[in-house]
Amino acid sequence: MNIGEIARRAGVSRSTVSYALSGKRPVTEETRRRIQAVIDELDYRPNAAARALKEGRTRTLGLVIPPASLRLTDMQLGFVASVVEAAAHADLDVLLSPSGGDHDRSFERVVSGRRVDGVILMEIRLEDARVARLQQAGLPFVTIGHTANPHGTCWVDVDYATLIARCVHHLADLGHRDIALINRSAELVAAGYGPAHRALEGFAEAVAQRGLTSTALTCGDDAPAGETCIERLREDHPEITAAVTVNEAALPGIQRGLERAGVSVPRDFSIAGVAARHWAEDFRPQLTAADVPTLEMGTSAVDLLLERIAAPDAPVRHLLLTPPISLRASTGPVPIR
Amino acid sequence: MNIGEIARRAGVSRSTVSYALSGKRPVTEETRRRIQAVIDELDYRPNAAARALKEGRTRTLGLVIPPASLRLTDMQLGFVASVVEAAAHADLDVLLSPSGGDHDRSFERVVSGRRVDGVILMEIRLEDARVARLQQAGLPFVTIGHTANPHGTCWVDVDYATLIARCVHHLADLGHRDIALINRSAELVAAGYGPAHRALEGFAEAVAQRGLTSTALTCGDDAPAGETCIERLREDHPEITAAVTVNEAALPGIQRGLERAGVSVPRDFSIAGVAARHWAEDFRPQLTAADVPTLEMGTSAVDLLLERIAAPDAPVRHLLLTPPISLRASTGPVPIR
DNA sequence: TTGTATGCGTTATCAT
DNA sequence: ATGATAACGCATACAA
Repeated sequence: MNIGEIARRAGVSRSTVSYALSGKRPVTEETRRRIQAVIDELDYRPNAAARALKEGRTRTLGLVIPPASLRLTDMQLGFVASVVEAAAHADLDVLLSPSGGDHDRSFERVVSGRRVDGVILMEIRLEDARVARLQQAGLPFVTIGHTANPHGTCWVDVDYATLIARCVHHLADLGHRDIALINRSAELVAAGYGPAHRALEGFAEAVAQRGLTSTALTCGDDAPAGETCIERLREDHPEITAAVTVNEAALPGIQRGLERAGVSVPRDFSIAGVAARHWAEDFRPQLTAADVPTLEMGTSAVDLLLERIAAPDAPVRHLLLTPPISLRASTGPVPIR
Repeated sequence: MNIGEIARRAGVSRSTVSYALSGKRPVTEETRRRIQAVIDELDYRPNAAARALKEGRTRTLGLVIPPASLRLTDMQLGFVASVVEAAAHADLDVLLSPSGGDHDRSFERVVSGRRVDGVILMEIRLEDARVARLQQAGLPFVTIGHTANPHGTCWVDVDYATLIARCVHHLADLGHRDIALINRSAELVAAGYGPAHRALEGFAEAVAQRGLTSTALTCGDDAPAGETCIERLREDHPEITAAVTVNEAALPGIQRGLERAGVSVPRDFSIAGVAARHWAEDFRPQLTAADVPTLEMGTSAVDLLLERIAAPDAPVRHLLLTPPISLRASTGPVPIR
């Protein structure tokens, strides 16, 4: 079914049908109704490809996700969900591109086939080839997370450094003097994954400020790794009385490891961190943590992207969020020796 | 950048460029190289919209997911990941459509705007308006899960009835005579969600066959609901010594509830079910369960869909998977009273 | 082996 | 207020 057929049946020209639909020029109520009747009857919808070709825009956003074979974390999933939601709200569709390596077919299709009006990139590395590629292609984009040199790009991120620092200060205030950081996986750190590096920065700075002794560990992004990590921590650093973490996926394992070691939280050991609310609330006892506002971040990313598409030459904007730390039940005064 | 510009710079006609790219007719090696040089230099890629308009296909698949605001379950996420992966492997892009209600804008855009060559539908209800809509629109589609009347549609599903029945038989073999089913949420049951209904069927049939006494409970799809459910179960039915479940998201809560009640698994209580491997292995002790093969299902769904797109009039095909039950550590002989 | 011409379905410009 | 027509970028039937 195409617009010509509608026009024929309604006894008008194609342009009249087009204008009746868009309202961009006045159409007699009478003919408008006749056209609408035909459209309803035949269930006509403009062909998206033809419209995209003519208008030069696709009404579609690209969302670049980590390679699908890797299990997405809850946080990543939260971004996907909120981006899709926000896009749907603006009557935009979302094209998914699983892209990991630097020269990815799907990514290239999206970028250079002009299949989308703009792109949202997540899981940004400090040095990220995809960012460079998008800049070169001149395609509007917004990143969730930011690169080492963030001034030229449009992004939204959580201030991991500040949040982890706040957690450290909170624990120091409670009297803890020996604190561990349970970071993301060694692979992510090696790959220059921003949140892992910034968490470490914030940790180091706060620890130095307060004159604490500390140790920083990497930990795989899953429950078994969390359990192992706690075992190692208890063994190698028995003096440690508190930990901060940005590794939400390890939390169930951390909990299990502490339970198995007979460590009571927060009586014997305190823990705080940054995690999606879901993970924090499922922790036992519930985790004192800054809740990553995935919904707000995804929504903001779409908003920023739409602005950028509308005005590609406007100065870039950033959004660095510092959500409050929700005081729950996993932190308490340092145990008396 | 368009094909005409490439042709101009290479000193050939547009069709020659097109044929050089598609290989659908011979092109002298010399001119082919000259064209390729220009293409490489300008980083040209055919415009997807123009190609879609001309060819009548978009090289894009639609994936209809539950409304993004609801948190996707691990299993749903597994489907999304494997579908995206399989599609990427076939050089196809995936357009996401979050669709819950019956008249959804995003869904309608995808279906009637011809934005995709075919659709994969998940979270199927026994009666599903979206299935009817797709049939009416004549758009090829495959469902993950199947409706009450599955003969006219192409689908891939797990045989929940058989799997749950097998779990019941396994427990009966171990001497259990009083068994509970922990089903999905009451809302899903009320909405006619297939897996919930088929689990109940299989449960009822096996229980009847073995002459067991039983009770069937619904339980919200999250940890707290699982905990509550176990409390209720222990209180109302203290005689129950085993449970089967299809509610993976409730597993952490079920585990916590059993621990809090001082119930040792499998010494005092056995539990088995159907769950993504991840959930089964994170359960303590590890859960005896049929592992839902999300990867295989997503891949198969894409395969079926591609077949269907290639031959829309071929007879429909189904895939009803019955993965083996992995014997882990959560089931044991009935406790002696 | 290569070039020319046409049409895919829309929207926008120009003319009426 | 409406109609005719061009143009978007590509693929292909047809011509040379």
